[in-house]
Amino acid sequence: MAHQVTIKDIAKILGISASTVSRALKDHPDISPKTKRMVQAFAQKVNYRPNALALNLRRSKTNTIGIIIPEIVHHFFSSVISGIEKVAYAAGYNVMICQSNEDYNREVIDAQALLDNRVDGVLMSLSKTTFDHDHIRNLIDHGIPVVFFDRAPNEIEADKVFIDDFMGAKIATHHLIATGCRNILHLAAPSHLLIGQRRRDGYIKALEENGIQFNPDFIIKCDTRDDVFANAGKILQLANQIDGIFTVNDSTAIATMQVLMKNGIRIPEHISVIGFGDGPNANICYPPLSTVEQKGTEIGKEATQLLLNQIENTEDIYKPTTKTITPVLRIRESTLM
Amino acid sequence: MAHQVTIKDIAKILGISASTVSRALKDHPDISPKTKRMVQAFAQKVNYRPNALALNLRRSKTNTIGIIIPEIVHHFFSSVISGIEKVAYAAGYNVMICQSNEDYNREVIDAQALLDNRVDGVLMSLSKTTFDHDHIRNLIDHGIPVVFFDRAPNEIEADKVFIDDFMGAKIATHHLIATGCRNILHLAAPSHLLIGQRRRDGYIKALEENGIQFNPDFIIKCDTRDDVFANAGKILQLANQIDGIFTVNDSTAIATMQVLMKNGIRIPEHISVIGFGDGPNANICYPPLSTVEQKGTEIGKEATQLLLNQIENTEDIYKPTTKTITPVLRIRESTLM
DNA sequence: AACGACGTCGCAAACGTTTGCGACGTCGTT
DNA sequence: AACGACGTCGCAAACGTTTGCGACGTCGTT
Repeated sequence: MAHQVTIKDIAKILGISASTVSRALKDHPDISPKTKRMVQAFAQKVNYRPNALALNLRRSKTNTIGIIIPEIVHHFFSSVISGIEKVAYAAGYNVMICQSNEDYNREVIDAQALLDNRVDGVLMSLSKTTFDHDHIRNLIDHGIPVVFFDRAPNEIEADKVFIDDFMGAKIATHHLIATGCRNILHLAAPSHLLIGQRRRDGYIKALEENGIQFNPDFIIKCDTRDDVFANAGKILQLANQIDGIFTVNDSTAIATMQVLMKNGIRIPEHISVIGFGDGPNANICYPPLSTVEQKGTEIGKEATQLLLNQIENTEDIYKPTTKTITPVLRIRESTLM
Repeated sequence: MAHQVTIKDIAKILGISASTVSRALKDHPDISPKTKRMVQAFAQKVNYRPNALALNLRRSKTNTIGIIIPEIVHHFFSSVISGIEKVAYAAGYNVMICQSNEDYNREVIDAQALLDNRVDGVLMSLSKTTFDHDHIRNLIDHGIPVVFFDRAPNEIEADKVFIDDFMGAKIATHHLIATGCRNILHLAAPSHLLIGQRRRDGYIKALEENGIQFNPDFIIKCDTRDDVFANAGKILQLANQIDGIFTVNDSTAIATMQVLMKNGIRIPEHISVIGFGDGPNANICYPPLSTVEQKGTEIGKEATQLLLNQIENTEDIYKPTTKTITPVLRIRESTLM
């Protein structure tokens, strides 16, 4: 119940003014060595700690960065957070995390909450249900830098960091083709998300480069475990026409393998499956999943670095950049040799 | 770049005092209906939002709760966060998350940061390397309520919420015995963690209740995937003496299964394996893992509810309670029928 | 006509800092 | 002896709110 000791308390006890205490604590040249020693010793003794609330108000800077993500319980996002946390912490920033639950309305409220709390910057990945971006413009208009990762809107000029989705999808598809697949199904994310669009484009590009005719029937919108079970009928119906599947993420791939295997289809002998993401599941599922590595932690670090640059570099007008992280193929046992 | 409009701004433009604006905005009876209408209409027009920083300082209340967890990239902890976030949000609180990375020193710094930022309360789960609790007492001494979940110190009086580790371990071990196992290895967490201790005790209790002699050689300290690989030799050496394994968590169980299977041991025919946790991995690994369900989200919700009670109930002295959530057996294919 | 009640507002202080500016004393120089 | 330079400190305002208290006007009552 001990109330935190303040500069005023110290001043009163020591019989000097608060300004002198404040200056003594930060080694200001105006203060005599004797006073400094006295103040610093006393402050240490009573374990003085500046009140961050007062500091925040005074400098209107909170040393806090806000994060808005679709959901925390998701390996990719939690590893992004981990990366963010690491570099933010090293730079003396705290993080405030909001979860949109893939809900646009919640995302709007979150953005407002972060603005109300005057975070110094925002790191975000769009929810699947947001098509309007006024809440983001609102942040930017109020001078709060925003950088996106993974899921970013086309229409907003801002720093963005992605894995190279196009390239990743391309090398995944290439790998399927190189191991003999010719009729490749793609389980895709909605195309209003850049990532859905780009991974689909990479898939198509790989087909083209190998002279394989693109078949529009071979793309199904299906990007969650539940989606797979909902679409199981459709997928099984295609099963005898295809020899490979490229999915937009790992959990879709794993659920697909489970559905196929339960119906007597052998992987990779009958159908090869490759995912995208490389979470820990890829090592744990059966068979171990070939996939594309999408380094969440690295993305988080890069995004935070970009944000800090913007926060600390207030002078000139900022020119948005897009960082792209090159993905790597992880070949395991769900594809042929 | 538009600076946020303040009460002072409104007062100046409308030609009235800031106090009147403040009161008009919160419908104070002292203010005339005409003035209220004018102020409220104007505030709405310019999208006035109170500055949370100033409010925080004024009431020395931040409507923020701090979280300290060992690591975010872990299904159990991220689902706890998800639960916390849910009830905190509903009650108008933000969350500030710190990751100790299982490092005591970092945990101390995190606690200090949360204190500096005057969070209204702290939810935490101890790192594996903390044996000293002064940083926690410091929080409590300064009037910040703390509630623990999952990993809590014995020596501190505070609200705590656990799954019933003892019971969970007991029913898991019972299940192994009921399906025919007699020589059961336990891969355990360090016993200075309550959870390690309790799960071990539950294991021993189950043996006792079934008249099975407890063999101290059948407990190995081994509670991560990496630990399993490090201890692979020791485990394989025991393999022909045992017919069941109960592990302190799922990832240990899964890694163990992989090590055993790679060495030609069949699961569950030769050795049954049961875990603790029931993350998504349990469904994804091969064979699907029998385990004990440890509802992270529910734990997070309960813990937050306890914390909010404490925060809002400042009147009388608080009597710490411990909530215990009953676990449920999830039988899948890594144990016999 | 005088007084009290009430409605409506503004002043000022406060939360805990920081910082520009001026005040005061001492000392050395001319 | 007088003046300037410099060292050392405190006052006051500011960040954006809230709130106790008092001020002022109007109206109704006796």
